[in-house]
Amino acid sequence: MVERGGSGVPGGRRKQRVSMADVAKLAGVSSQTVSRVSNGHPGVIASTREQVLAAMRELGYRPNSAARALRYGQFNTIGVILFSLSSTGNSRTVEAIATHAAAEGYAITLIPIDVPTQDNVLGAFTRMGELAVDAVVVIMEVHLLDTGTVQLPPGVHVVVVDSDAGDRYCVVDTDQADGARKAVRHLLDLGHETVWHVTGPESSYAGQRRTQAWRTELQEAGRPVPPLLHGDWSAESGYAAGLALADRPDCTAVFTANDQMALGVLRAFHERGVAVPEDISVVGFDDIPDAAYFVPPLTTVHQDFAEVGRRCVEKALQQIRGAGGVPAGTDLVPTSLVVRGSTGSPRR
Amino acid sequence: MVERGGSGVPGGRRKQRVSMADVAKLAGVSSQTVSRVSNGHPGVIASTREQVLAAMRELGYRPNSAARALRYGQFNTIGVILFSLSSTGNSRTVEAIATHAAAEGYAITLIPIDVPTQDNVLGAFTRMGELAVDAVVVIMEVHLLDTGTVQLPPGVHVVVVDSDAGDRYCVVDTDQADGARKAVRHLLDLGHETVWHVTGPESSYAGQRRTQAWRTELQEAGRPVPPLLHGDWSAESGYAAGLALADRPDCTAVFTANDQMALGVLRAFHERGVAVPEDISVVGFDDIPDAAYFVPPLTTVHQDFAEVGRRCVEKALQQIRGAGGVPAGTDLVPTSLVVRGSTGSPRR
DNA sequence: CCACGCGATGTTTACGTAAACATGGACTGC
DNA sequence: GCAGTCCATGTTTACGTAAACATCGCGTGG
Repeated sequence: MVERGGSGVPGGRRKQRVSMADVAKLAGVSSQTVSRVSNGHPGVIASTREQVLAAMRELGYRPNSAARALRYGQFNTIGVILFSLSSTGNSRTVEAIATHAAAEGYAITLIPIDVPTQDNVLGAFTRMGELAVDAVVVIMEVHLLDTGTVQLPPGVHVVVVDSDAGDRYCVVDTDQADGARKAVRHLLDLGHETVWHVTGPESSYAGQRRTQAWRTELQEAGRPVPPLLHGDWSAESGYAAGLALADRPDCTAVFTANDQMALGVLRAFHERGVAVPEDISVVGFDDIPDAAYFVPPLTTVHQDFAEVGRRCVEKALQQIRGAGGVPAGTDLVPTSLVVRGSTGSPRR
Repeated sequence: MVERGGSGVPGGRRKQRVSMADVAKLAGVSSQTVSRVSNGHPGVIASTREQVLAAMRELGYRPNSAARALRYGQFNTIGVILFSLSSTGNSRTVEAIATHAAAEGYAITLIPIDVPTQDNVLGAFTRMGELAVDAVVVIMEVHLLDTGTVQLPPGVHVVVVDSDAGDRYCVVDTDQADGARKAVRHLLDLGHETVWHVTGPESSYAGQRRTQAWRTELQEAGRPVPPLLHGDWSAESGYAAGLALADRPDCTAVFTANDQMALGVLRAFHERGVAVPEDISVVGFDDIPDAAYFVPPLTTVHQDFAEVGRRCVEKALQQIRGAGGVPAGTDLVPTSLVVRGSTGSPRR
């Protein structure tokens, strides 16, 4: 008796997974019929279908996606390139991308770049080029990419987050400028003469835009523009900035470029005996879940990361499914200001 | 004249990507030679190699990974199934997995499950079964999986995080019990009579083990075991627990099952005028980056998520590369206690 | 009553790659 | 000087799937 799979040894190594041919043999039909059953195509009589399904069950058949991808010319997968999942924004955006992609039958492949050197980015893209991916979402400033000879793989569709490349790529992003303006306006409306600002790292385009909008809003209101305090998104950098600000009697309001830095600022103020919001008001950016439980609860600009992720998937699928026209342009997701306990009118 | 790929129109739609055959034709060699050059095999003379490389460059050739996967029978991809990326632990673990996988030439595919119903989990696994994946890392309690007829796809290697399934699967996890014991011991050593506890959600095995270790440690020390306060990882639930604890004069020390809930507790205490650590000491779990900037800085149990991720990849690759022996068992990553400002001796 | 049509199923082929085998020319050793 | 060898390269084939085309049998209308 010949044992299926050539496994003369019972329970021996079966390196090969079961294929349609195996199922077909067991069910006594052709592999094409198995294919039809597997894909739910019509034109298979009920009894035959049952037979095939039984054979599939018995053998534990699962379609080979590599063969499928080869046959169809696509992978049903979207790649995501990013620096870090550590930041709240990135991980929430990725999660939303994954969720919406899954709903459309797409999986997502993550390509992290630990150190943002040109080489690593290039490497990731080269690798990505060979990757089983129909489209790529890039969560980072693309000027890191196209300074030199680096080219996005020509055949792959691209959506970019956190970038000003709207002229060349399809960009989705939070409306950073609008959010920052709302923060500044809120503080000015409360009666503050001006607003100090703790920035994000210079490498972040999102950070740059928040800073720029902060400056513009102050200038348009005819207010003095205080010197920048440079941060790097971390609570630690916020803490350092907070210590510096606590010593300035002329500071009554601070806008930090994210919530974590706001946390550091709050702690510095607390240590120095600066009361928030009585002495100084603080506004953050992001609205991380914890922000409502800072001491005091943080007034901040809410970002809709889920919506950003959703639109990324939407654009990616448009490009994949659409004939080929690349809809470059920037799609901005609105923000909202969440007023909590860290802001108030200046004591004067 | 027959036009290849119908590319009679310059710049027209080229749905087909360039294949080895295209490169071969342009370079005037066979496709096998192109293959050899592409894979860096020896036995190709320099001049020929140059010619092929030039043709590749000209056509923008990139290997088709689907065909490769089909040929080789593997995908060089590891799947990751999880509920949520929102929790610090998960996203950091995933990041570590992605980084280490990348270093080994593997990409990772993310399968999120938005709502942890049996159906969704089953669906994810069914889908995963068809997915182009050589191994799967499951970041969740597996009892959600194998209660019913749900079976992990037999051909796919599995590593589980956050589970007690060490008898059946290959499990990697933080040594939760040890961490919790360290937290409790630290507080007892400071002179506290006993330690209260705010739990994680009951669905979390990690949470269960922390709670269990907390109870064991108290019992072994012959201390009374206070009633549990139930949380769900969120700062909000910690806040609620904190309000309850603030009213208990017999409470001098709290161990919260994560840092976010500790944040909520701290805020509740601050609101109620309870001084930390003078009136009540607080210890968290995770050591999120922000913990050092809480008010006061949080004493907490540090988890090495990066190491967890690294070991997941290691185990997965062992299974993929190893003949087939499945090394079931639990691999625990040690924790360390980080003492900051939120703990001190009881005032008495 | 036969041809035609249609529905169910089988057969061929192509997707892109790379191992295995084949070829053919140059060089070596005796 | 000729057989043996080895090296560079070409040819064949298989991986698993599914579209396109082929076949076969049965029912029906003219």
